This record gives sequence, C-alpha cells and structure tokens, in this order.
Amino acid sequence: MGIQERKQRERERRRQQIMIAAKRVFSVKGFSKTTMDDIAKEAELSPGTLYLYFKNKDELFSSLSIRVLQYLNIRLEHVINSSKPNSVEEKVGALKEAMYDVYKFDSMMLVNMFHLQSSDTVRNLSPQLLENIRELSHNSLGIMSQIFEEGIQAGIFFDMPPMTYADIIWSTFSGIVLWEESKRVFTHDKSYVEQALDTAFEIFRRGIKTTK
Amino acid sequence: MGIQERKQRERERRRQQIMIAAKRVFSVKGFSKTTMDDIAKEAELSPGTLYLYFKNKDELFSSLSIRVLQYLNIRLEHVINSSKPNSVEEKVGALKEAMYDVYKFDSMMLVNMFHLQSSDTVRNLSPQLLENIRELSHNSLGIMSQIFEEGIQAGIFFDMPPMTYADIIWSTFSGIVLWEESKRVFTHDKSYVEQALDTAFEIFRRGIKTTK
Amino acid sequence: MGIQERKQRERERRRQQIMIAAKRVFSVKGFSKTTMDDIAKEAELSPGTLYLYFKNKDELFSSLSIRVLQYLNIRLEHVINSSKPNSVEEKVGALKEAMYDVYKFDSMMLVNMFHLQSSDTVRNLSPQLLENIRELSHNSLGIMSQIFEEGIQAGIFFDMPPMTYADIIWSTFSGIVLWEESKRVFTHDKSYVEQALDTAFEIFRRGIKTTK
Amino acid sequence: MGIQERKQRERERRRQQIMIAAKRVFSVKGFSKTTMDDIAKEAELSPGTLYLYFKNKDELFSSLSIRVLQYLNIRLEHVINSSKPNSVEEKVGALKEAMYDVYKFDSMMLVNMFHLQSSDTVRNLSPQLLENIRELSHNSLGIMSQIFEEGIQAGIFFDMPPMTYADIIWSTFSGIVLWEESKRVFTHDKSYVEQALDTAFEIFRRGIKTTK
DNA sequence: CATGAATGAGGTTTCATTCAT
DNA sequence: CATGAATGAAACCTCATTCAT
Repeated sequence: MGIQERKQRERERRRQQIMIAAKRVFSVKGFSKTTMDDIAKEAELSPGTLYLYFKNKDELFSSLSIRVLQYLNIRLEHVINSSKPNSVEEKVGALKEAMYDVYKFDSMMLVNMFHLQSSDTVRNLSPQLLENIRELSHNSLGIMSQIFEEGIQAGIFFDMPPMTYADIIWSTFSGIVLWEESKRVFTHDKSYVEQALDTAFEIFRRGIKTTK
Repeated sequence: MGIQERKQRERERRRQQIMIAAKRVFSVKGFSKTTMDDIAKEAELSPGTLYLYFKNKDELFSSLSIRVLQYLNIRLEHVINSSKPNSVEEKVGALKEAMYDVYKFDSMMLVNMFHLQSSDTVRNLSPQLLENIRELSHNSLGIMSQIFEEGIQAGIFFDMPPMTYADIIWSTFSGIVLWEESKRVFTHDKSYVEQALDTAFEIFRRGIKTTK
Repeated sequence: MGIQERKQRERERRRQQIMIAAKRVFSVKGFSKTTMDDIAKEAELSPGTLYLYFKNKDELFSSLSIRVLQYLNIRLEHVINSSKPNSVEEKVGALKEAMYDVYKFDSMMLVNMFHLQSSDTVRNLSPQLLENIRELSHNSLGIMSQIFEEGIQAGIFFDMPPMTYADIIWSTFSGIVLWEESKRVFTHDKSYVEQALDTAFEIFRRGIKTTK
Repeated sequence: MGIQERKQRERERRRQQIMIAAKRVFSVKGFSKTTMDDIAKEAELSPGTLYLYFKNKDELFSSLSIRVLQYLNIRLEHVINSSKPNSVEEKVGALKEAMYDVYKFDSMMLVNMFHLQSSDTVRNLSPQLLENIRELSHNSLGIMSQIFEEGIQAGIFFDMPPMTYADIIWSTFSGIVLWEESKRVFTHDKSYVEQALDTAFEIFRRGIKTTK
C-alpha cells in the first residue's frame, strides 16, 4: 500500500516534470512549432518516455491547459466556501480578483486554453480528458452563477438567468485575455487585463447600483 | 493602363476564386486538416498556382479571415456616415446590429480570425498583411470609440476613455463568439450569440440610462 | 489525347522504376528489413515520391508480387488459346511447364506472394488491390480446372471436381516452392523445384494412365 | 541434482506459461500486431521477464511454432514403432491421419511455422534453435521416407528415391494448409484440408494400386 | 529471479513549397 | 501565367530491449 502510493506519487512527479519542461519550450518556440522531441530534450528524457505519461501530443498540451482551470476552480470554491458572512458585493469583488489571479497565475496557458476550446483541437482529445475539462468548466460556471444568483435574490441584480451572467462574464474575460494578447502582438502595449476587467465589472456594478 | 487595370482585376478575381474554394474545404475538413492540395483541387487549379497568388499557406488563411474585418469596417463606416442626424442611442443600436451581422456574415471565419490573432500564428505573416490587419482593426475600433465618445459628450456615458469602451465591447464580442463555439462542442446548444450580445449591450445601456 | 497517353505511360514507367529498385533492395536486405527510405535511395528518388505512386508500403510490396501472378495468367491463357488441336496430355505438359517457368521468372517474388496470402498481411491492402489479386487467382485456377475438365471428359482423369484438381496442383506447387526455399536455408541444396514438379505430375499421370 | 532438476522443470513450466499466453494473444491480434508487452500482460509477467526465458521475440515466436513439429514427430514415431506387423497400406493411412491431426492440433501455429521457414525470418534465430528445427524436420522426413521405402521394397511403389516421396507429400501438405488459409481470407469457405489431403493421398494410392 | 520504467533508434507518412517545362 | 511532379525535412509515435533496483 505504501508502495502503491509512493509509485503513484512518483508517477505524478514525472508528469509534472514533463509538463514543466513542455511549458518552458512553449514559451520559447510557440505552441505549433514545439515538437515532442523538443520537450523530451528539455525534460532530459527520451521521446518514448513522454508517451508513458501522455497518450499523445494533444493530451500533453491539454493537460497543461487544464491546470489553469483547476486553479480557477479552487479559487472560486474558496470564494463560496471559506467566507461565510460575506456580502454579495464582497463576493463579486472576490470573483473579479479570482479571475485576475488566474490570469496572472499562468497567462500563457490561459490563452492556450481558450484556443484549445476550438472544435478543431477538441476532436483529438480522449473522451476522458474531454470529460475532465467539461466538468471543471461546468463547475466553475456553476459557482459564478451561484454568486450572481445570490445577488439577484438580494435584489441587487436584475432578474436575468444567473447562468447568463456567468456566461457573459466568462466570455468577456476570455475575450479580454485574447484581445490583450493580440494587441501585444501589434502594439506591444503593457497588460491591460486588470484595467479591462475592472471596467467590465464596473459596468456591471453601475447597472446594479442604480437600480436600488 | 486599361490593360494594367484589367490584369489587376483579373488577378483579383483569381484570388477570390481561390479563397472561396478554400472556405469550402475548411468548412468540411476543419482548418488544421486542410492541405494546399485540397484547396487546389477544389479550385480546379494546380498547387503551384496558389503560390502565384498567396505567398504561403498562412497568408491564404489570413486573407480569408480579413474579409470579415473588411465587412465590419464597411458596416461601421455606414453607421457613422450615412445616417447624419441620428441619436446616439440609435447609433449604439446600429453598432450592436453591425456586430451581430458580422457574426452571421461568416461565423466560421470570425472564429478563425480570433484564433489567428494569437501570436503563434501571427509570426509567419508578411509585414504587409500584418499592416493590413492592423489598419482594419485600428479603423474599426476607432469608429466604435467615436460612437462612444459622442455618447460621453452627450452626457449619456460616464467619462471613461472612449477607446476603453471600444476595447471592452470588442473583447466581449470575441469572447462570446469563441465561447459559443466551445459550448457547441460540448453541449450542442443552439447559437446564443445574439442573446448574449443583446445582454451585454443591455448591461451597458442600463448603466447609461440610470445615470441621467 | 496523345498527351494523356504519354503521361500515363510516363507514370507507368516510374512505377516500374520504383518496383525494380524495390526488388533490388529486397533481394539484399530481405523483406522485413527493407525500409521505404532504402527503396527511395535505390530508385534515386525522394521518399515522398514513392507515395505518389503507391498508397503505402504494403501496396508497393503487393504490387511487386502481383507481377508473377500476371505472368502465370498470360502463360496459362497461352496454353488454352494458342494451341487448338492439342492433346490433353500435351496441355497438361504445358501446364507443368508454365508453372515451372513462373518459378524461374521470379522465384523470390513467388515465394513472397505465397507469404503475402497470409491473412495477417492481407488486412492492410486496399480493396482494389485485393480484388485485383483475387481476380488473377480466380482466372488462373479457372484455366487449370478447364484443362483438367477436358481430361475428365476425355476419360483420362478420374471423375473428380476439376476445381479440386486445380486446387491440389496449385497447393502442391506453392508447397514445393516454399519448401525449396526453406530447404535451401538449411541445407543449401540446389533447386529441386523442377524435379519435384515433375514427380508430382508423374504421380498424377500414373493414376491417369492406369485407369484406361 | 534433485534441485538442479527441479529448477530445470520449474524453468520449463514458466516457458510453457509464456508460450501459452503468447498463443492466446496471437490468435486475437494476429502475429505482426502482437507486442512483447501484450504477451507479458497476458502472462501476468513483466516484459523483462520474458527475456529471461527467450532470447528475443523471434525466438519466442519460433519456439511456439516448434511445438507442432514436435507433435508431428511424436505421431510419426508412433506410426513406425508401436504397430509392428502393420501392412504398408495401413502405415500410409496412418501417415495421412498423422498429418491431418497435426493440422487439427494447432492449425494457426502450423501456418505460422510454414511462414517461419522463409529465409527472411530465419536469419534472426539463434543457431541452437535453428539446429533444433533442422533436427525435428530431418527426423520427420526420415520417418516418412522410411514408410515410403517399405512400400518400394514391398513392390508397391515405383522405384523413386524415398526422400523424394517424403518431400513431395510434405510440400503438398504445407501447400494445402497455406492455400486453405489464403482461400479463407477471400472466400470464407469451410476447411478443406481434410478433403484435399484425402484427395492427394488418393492420387498417390491410385498410382500405387494400378501398378500391381 | 523478477521487475517495469526508461530507452532511443528508426519507421512510415505528410505536406508546404519549388521549379523545369 | 500555369502546371504538377518531385522534393525532403520533419513530425509523431512504436516497441524490442535493457538494467538498476
């Protein structure tokens, strides 16, 4: 049993090692130009070994992207659970902060994850991984919608389906992140994600405040 | 000159012919699986000929994506120019409609264009094409920001940089479109772009209305 | 038309060129150890070019093997058609000779063809090629059975289904050829195919003669 | 010594265990698609362990094939030894039966063994295994030729080298078995080996009978 | 003896691109 | 201008085999 566990942990460590190496290569060569051989070299492993831990290239890529989703989930659950007597306003603020933290946590992978969602990429993933992503996504959106629902019941938000709020804020977030990336390509501006996210929530909040 | 011109026009016709063929193939095989040979066959041309009209595959792809940007530009210029004594409210409504029309005009290419903006893809484009995209983008955002500026000066919007409004609405739009695609992959829902766009503008407008 | 034809012929020439190169490599390195790169190098072409003429490695291999079947077909048709007033005895003799000639024509490929017939190999072939093989096989066996039928009707052979005769003689032939190869591996004997074939027919013939 | 022996026997048991597992995998996945890992998993051993009992993959494959040769040997020796005062006719009948039993005993491996004999495969075998096969083969053919020799001395067969008889019948047998397999691929017919073997011997026998 | 993680050479195949005609 | 055969680099992935534990 102890042995089983240690092996499992050892295995997980290797996976991490590979994923870290992969990330390093990605950030230098870009996704499409990165080969499995590159990653193997960076991880100081042989190409074949990668396939002991990841079914294929797409799975490795996707596993990387999933980390940010996982991080988001943890953050959101924290917002809901830990702070019991928080006001809705505070929760919305925490939501905003959580999203921005996700961005700071690993912006490169976040961008990649948004691209990953395109149907073209998704087709090659294993059903298991797909289910994994779906679940994480579903869970995160569910929590967001909970927050908005509280707001609605507290009479602070207009009566719209809470899931719509969640969808819109998530769309906006992904749009902002991608747009920031593309702007950086063209204008080399500094990050404007924080400010944009602030503004987006501000707009939400104005609507809220004035309805009192 | 007449001859020059005719040649130029002939050349443009060929480009269009190729782009149309490319689109047909894309919609069937998906982007990553489409080869130059596929396109050549669909266009009833030889592979070599494609390279007389497009520097490389990425250029062909990008040229396709640009069409939606061009369409957006035309629509936005129409909003500003044609309708002289329109109220700001009407202009904002027209802006929303223009964006949704762009989506309907060619959603597949719109999605592709958003993906195209990733730095990974952009690296391979010719400076000329890049400049082209930058200009179209810049112009569109400029017009949007004009509309918002009018609103601000009319005292309808809060005093934020108009370009920020433009950025946010454009981000939100791209986010919605991409999110819709990814949702469709997982849930096979019907299009929710129109509704989401409505809601996003609604949120804007509520903020607007209540500040009077 | 002339152009179409010339292209077709040019194409066929290339196919031959590749097949000849392939054979040369096979005879040196053996089948399983031969790579597409080896063949390309021998043919002084690039690896990619091979795939313009053969769908994959198995198709190339099989196409090679088919040549002996084609040769057999031609020889057998010659036996039936050209010689009108021949006695059955003579035809049987011609049959035997045809089979031996096939062996001399290209023993290496004949051996390979017999191995090819194993279900394991067959699974990867294109339906078209499979049909091709089936047809050639069917035709050859049909002609053999015709010869035996003539013999039966002439009262020379016992009354057994002619196809059974054809099957048996073909089985025996393949067995002899394969056995010869395996013996050569072990004992380095000289070819015994001719003698064995003679003997096999001799046995047949004794049966025939004595039933008069 | 007792210990030595027991170890030896234990070792042999393991070999058998692996070979049985290998066979099970072969019959499902086909030869070319079976990997050492598959076999290890089926045998509930680790891949490395296989190499303690078999020098390499080819040796494992070949060892499997040898079993039918061993079975044939036993059967043939039984024909010669056990039944002392049997007539030649009876012995020939027993020979035929032995061959058919070999086929029924393990047709899959019999087919494989015939393929194994190709020079291509043989190159990788250890000299020891090769010698083993040679010996078994030699012995079997020797016994067959003994039977035919008896026939010749009894004046029943024509005076041909007995070894030629043995070669021919063995060739025919292998040809029939392989041909049956290839036919099954195409036509899905039922087994015709028994009937074909009957016919082949029938032809032999007719020749015999009529020479009296 | 047994393990099984790691190896890494090597195979097949694809496909954007070129260039002689 | 157009062709399309040829290119050839490079990618992904497999799997027989080894060796430290």
